[in-house]
This record gives sequence, structure tokens and C-alpha cells, in this order.
Amino acid sequence: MNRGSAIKQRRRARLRIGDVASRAGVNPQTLRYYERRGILGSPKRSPAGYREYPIDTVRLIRFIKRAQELGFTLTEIEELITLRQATSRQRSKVRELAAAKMRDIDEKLARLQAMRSALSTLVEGCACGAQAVTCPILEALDDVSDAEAADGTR
Amino acid sequence: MNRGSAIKQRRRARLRIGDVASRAGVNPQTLRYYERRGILGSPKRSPAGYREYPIDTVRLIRFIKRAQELGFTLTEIEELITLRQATSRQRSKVRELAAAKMRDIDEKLARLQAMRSALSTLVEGCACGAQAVTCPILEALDDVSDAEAADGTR
DNA sequence: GTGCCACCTGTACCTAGGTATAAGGTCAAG
DNA sequence: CTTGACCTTATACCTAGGTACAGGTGGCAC
Repeated sequence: MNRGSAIKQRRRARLRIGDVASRAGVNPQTLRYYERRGILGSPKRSPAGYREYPIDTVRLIRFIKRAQELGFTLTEIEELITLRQATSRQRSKVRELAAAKMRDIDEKLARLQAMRSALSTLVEGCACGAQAVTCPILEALDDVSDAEAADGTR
Repeated sequence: MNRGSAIKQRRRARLRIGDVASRAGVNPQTLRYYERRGILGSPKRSPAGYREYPIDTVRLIRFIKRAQELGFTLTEIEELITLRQATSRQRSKVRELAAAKMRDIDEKLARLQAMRSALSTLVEGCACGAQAVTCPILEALDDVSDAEAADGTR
């Protein structure tokens, strides 16, 4: 990692960009990029101008990466993150935003669950071949509005 | 939609690119792009060279879009789609792939659920302010390997 | 028979989210 | 007192996934 990492860090208590990056499994450039984008907020600087991150930043970066894998954009993730830092004076606004995000998440959950069960049908050996009339995978993510929109042909 | 859509389509039973696109809520270019990428397979052509899609294509496109929102890449989605068309001779390979995809999905489900409950804690009015030691949102996507990797500083 | 719109191919461009490279500064170890 | 691994900024480039544009054809409606 860094020169004299383990011992040094025990008294430094703050991490340099390369440490954060390697612990979080990202490129240091990514951290600078997040900072430029405003998703991360500028950390304190050492006398030499080096960024010094609190150890929690590692967790934050992992959170961001995970959320991306779940289909959230950086902009959405930024919103989620600011929820965390909201002061109690903004509580009602925060609650509103959090509730909206929860609805998004519930939708994703429902769809993932549908996909999961379609796949499990497949794994259990259903006859979803060329001759099958309906395919569980295709149906997995159908919803009410789909049914009517895809209709009009019969 | 297209000229004389509703009536015409009742006997055409196949859709043109613009119809599929507007029903699925995408740009016609996107369908051509998917075809070029091999995710869609070339449809039959009319004498004039127009693509003629079976009505199910609308559903397929919606499936693709939904799966993208869940964080799957087009390459992964292609795999999911080919599962659907696999013949029974390839059954064991298909089952293997499906099982792998299910594991991915289970991971996503677990993380989404964690995020959901973190948000619900927030909505219910927990004191996750500047002074809070632990933040439910940040912890939401933690896992075992995180804990040890982020450690080493105390 | 001419508008007009949807279609065709090919090529160029765009956005999101990084990643790399150049040119230089810091600092602990040998 | 230099070497090497780190850091800094600025700028350029890359991949995924589209989206737009140019130049031309098809076909229905008036």
C-alpha cells in the first residue's frame, strides 16, 4: 500500500487517496472524479496539499459502488447520501425524499423477485422451449400497463 | 403511430420498427442498435426491406429496459434472454447459467432490502444527524468482507 | 403525380462514468 | 542527496449505451 502504511496510519487516523481507493476497490482517479462531481465533498488537505480522508470514506465509496450495481445513477446516489447528512431541521423534506426512494426500491424489489422466480421455474426444469406459449422470463417483468400497451393487436 | 395503424395492424399481425419502438417506449434507433449488437436477432423483412417484428418483441424490449434499471448490462441481459430460447438438449447448461444469475439476483435483493430498511428507519424519524455515530444508510450495504477491509486502523 | 411520413443504411455524435497521461511536487529510506 | 512510491492539477481519452443526421426508397392520401 503506502510507505509505512499500517503503523503510520494507526496514528494518522486519516487516509490518503491511494489508501481509500485500494480499500474500496476503486481507482484513485475515481475519488477525484467524485469530488469534482460534488458527490464526495472536498476532504481536508495535509500541509503538502494531499487529501486526507476520514476512514468512513471507504464505506461511503463501497456504498456508492453497490448502489450503482443496483441500477442507481450517481445523481440518485448523491440524493441518498445527502439524506444521511440532513439536519433535523430539514426532517420533513428528508422524509419525503426517503419515502420516494423507498418507492423506487420497492419497484426494483418486486421486479427482481419476479425475475428470480422466473429463473427458478427455469432451473426447476420447466419446458420453456421454442414451442412454449408463454415464457416465464419474458413475463417476469411484465406489469399491468404493459399488458394494455402491448395489446391492441387481437 | 403509423398510417392507418389500428385497423391495418389487425391483419398485419406484425409490427414495424416505429410501432414496436413507440409501444416499448424506446427510440427506433435503439432497436437497430440491439440488432447490430446481436441482442435482438434480425427480424423478417417486408418486400420493401422493412423490418417486421412479432408483437412479442415489445415485451422483450420492455424486459431489456427493466433489467437495465436493475443494474444488468446488455451483455448480461443477452444471457438471460438466450436462457429463454434454449432447447431442451442444452438443459443442464441453461440450468447452470440460470442458477448463477439467480445468485446475482439474490445478492441484489439482499442489498436492496438492506437499503430499504435503512431508508425506512430514516423515514420513521431516527436521529441520523451529524452527531450520529452510525448511519443506517451507510451501513445498509456493508457486508462481512467490508468490515475487515475497512478495518486495520484501530 | 406529388406531399409527406416512415422506413432503409451508414456514419457521426452524445452522455455517463470513469481511466490514463503529462508535468511536476513531497517525503521516507538507502 | 537521490531514488521511488506516492501525491498534485490539467487535459485527453475510453467504454457502454444509445441518438442524430445525411442521403435515399416505399407507399398511402389527396
